[in-house]
Amino acid sequence: MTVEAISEATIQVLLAVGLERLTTTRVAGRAGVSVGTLYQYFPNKQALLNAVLKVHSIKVAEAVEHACHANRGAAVPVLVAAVVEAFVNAKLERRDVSTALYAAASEPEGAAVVRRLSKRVHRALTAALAEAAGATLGDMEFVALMFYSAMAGATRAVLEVGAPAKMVVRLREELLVLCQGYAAKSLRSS
Amino acid sequence: MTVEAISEATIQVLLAVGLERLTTTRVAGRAGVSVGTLYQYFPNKQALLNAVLKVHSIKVAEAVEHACHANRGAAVPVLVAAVVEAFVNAKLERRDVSTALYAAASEPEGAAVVRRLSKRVHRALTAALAEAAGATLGDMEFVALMFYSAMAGATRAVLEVGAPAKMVVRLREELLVLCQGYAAKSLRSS
Amino acid sequence: MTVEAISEATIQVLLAVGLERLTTTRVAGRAGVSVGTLYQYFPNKQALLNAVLKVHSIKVAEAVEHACHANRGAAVPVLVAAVVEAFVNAKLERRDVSTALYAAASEPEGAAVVRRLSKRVHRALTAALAEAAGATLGDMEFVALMFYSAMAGATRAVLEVGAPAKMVVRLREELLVLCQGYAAKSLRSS
Amino acid sequence: MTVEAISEATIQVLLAVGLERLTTTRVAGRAGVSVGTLYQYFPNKQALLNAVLKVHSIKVAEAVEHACHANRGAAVPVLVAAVVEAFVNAKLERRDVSTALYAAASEPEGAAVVRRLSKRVHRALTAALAEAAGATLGDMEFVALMFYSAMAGATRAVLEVGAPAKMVVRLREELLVLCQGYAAKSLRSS
DNA sequence: CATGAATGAGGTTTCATTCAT
DNA sequence: TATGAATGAAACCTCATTCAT
Repeated sequence: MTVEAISEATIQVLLAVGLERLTTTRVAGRAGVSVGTLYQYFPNKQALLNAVLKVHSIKVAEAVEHACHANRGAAVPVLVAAVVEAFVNAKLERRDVSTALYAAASEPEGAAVVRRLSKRVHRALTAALAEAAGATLGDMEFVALMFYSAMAGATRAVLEVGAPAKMVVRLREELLVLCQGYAAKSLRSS
Repeated sequence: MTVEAISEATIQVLLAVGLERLTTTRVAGRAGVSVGTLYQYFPNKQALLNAVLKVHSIKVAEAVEHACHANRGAAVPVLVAAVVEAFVNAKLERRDVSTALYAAASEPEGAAVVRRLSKRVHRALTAALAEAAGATLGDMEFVALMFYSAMAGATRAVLEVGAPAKMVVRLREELLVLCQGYAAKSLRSS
Repeated sequence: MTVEAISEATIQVLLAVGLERLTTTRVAGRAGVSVGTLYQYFPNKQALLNAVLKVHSIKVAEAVEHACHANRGAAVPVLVAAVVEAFVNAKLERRDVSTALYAAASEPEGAAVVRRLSKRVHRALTAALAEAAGATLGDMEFVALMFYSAMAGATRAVLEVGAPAKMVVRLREELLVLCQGYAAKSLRSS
Repeated sequence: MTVEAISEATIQVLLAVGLERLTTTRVAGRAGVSVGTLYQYFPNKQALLNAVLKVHSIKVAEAVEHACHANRGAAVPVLVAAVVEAFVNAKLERRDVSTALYAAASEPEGAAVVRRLSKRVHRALTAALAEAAGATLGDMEFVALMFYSAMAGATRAVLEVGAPAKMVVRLREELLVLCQGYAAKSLRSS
């Protein structure tokens, strides 16, 4: 419960003042506890950021993994649609969190957390593409990387621009066009 | 000349120890000058980082702008190919610089610098797409954003993963597939 | 019983991590109780250390006092031998405790505890020397101080060096030579 | 020069408030500089204490070593007298420093510093005793240890008691009696 | 112009102690 | 009586920035 409050406060502070000016005192204050309490649950500042980032990353990773599992053997466009849908939903469910954490993910340790979770997504995606109906064999690994990073990159750009709700609707549509188009072309030609 | 040495040192330090542990003294040391000298050329640390980031971002922006200008009125796939080529070349010319600066770009001020330059690219891209042969009218702005951010996102993912040279060759090819496919579909259907 | 466990834990922690890193929580943990319980038996950390130190110092003081009393009127060499024997036995009975407490004795309050007990020893020793058979009168106080502190100093040096059992046997013998020699010479000449 | 001021301030603070309450800020303040300056010359608090302790210990060690060298081949009582004289002089030259540093020497790192220097003294003393005129062979190492630690222990006791000048005069005399007596007896009987 | 010692605000972290359960 | 989460003062240490030389 206290942990939850501190995690939430971390997001709030991240959004309010940015990573550079996030201090443990500030986070504790916003969470309504003392610094000491914060340190009873997180060994240090870095660990706090990593934990928050990890929770979020896991949610996204699991959403995508679930979409992959649920669409094993489906046609490529169906799979791609499901993944895009799952990814965008996971990212948008708490748009503030997603936006705030881009900063935390840019530091070495944070990047490592993201990398670890990305690997999971990557594996799931590679496997799913390989088993999809109508997919010729190819360098599935690289295709999956391109697919995922293009999707993530475009989403990030839209979120960071502070796009209005309307734009977010278009994001889904365009992401579908982008990813389905790529998957179709790439899996045919390799 | 001194400015150049300091800028270069900034990149080196960024790569060696990361943004969090980059200090003005360390940068000055690596550049072979004293801190005092650094402060004679840059008013503060932030300005130093911004300057370095700006120089790099301008190079990328100008490369893309130039590709747009040089292909005014060309067919969409031709334009897209030129832009992808220009972007990847600009990013890879100094791969270390590109990689190092992702961190600097994640702070508020750095993000602002990037945003400003991205706007330029965005405008050029939007205009070029609008004038391209065979392009139906549509929400060119959004298409340009998706196109650019997917391309940048995928490139970033490949660079940050520390990809081998071989992978980088594939990046170009796949980026072409990705972007041309998207442009074709998106501009037809809108 | 709980007090005993906590006292013992204090020694263990002192030996394991040193005074600087001894914390009440750690002591409580090692004792198998909670911090709260510790504070029910000792008003604060200082008091805990003082108490442990005091118990040990009293043991040593009483051993020496007892040797003095038991040898009232004996010849000086006999008295000295008894005191040395008593002192070394008391210190070695729990060598770990003796070693651990040197640190606690170096802080102001700990030093005061030791000083107080040393006074007792000092008084007993001075009196015993004055009443010993064959002792000319002299500055018994100072002689007692030299005697005791040389003995204690040498013992400390041997203990802190982590000496092997063999060395400890020699300690007794040499201490006897040292102290008897000093007493003989000093009490004759003064 | 600044280093000197900081070292001196360390002694002062040690004497004024004790090791436990010695803080880097307090030391810097007393030295008339800012904390930052202190940290420009000493990497951390521990290093500061170690450095001060080391300087003092080296002085004492060198004094004793010098006495040993200057009396190679002399008779045992002469050697012993020279060593006692040198040791007491070195310790008393700055009585405040000697007294203050007992605390610093009780922490693990400080103890290590002292141990290292004590080894030097110990070696010099062992060698000198072995070469002294009229010394039968024996366990010189252990004799040297007893000699040195009894001398150091008694001196410490006198200093810590805050003895008046008069007492200090007696210290020299009694130390001579103590050490010469021990050396004579011990080297004859082994 | 260059230097680098000095500054000191401010951040991270620890830990003795309390008190509601 | 026992517990242990919460507290927050205070310690250590860093580093952007200045300025006398």
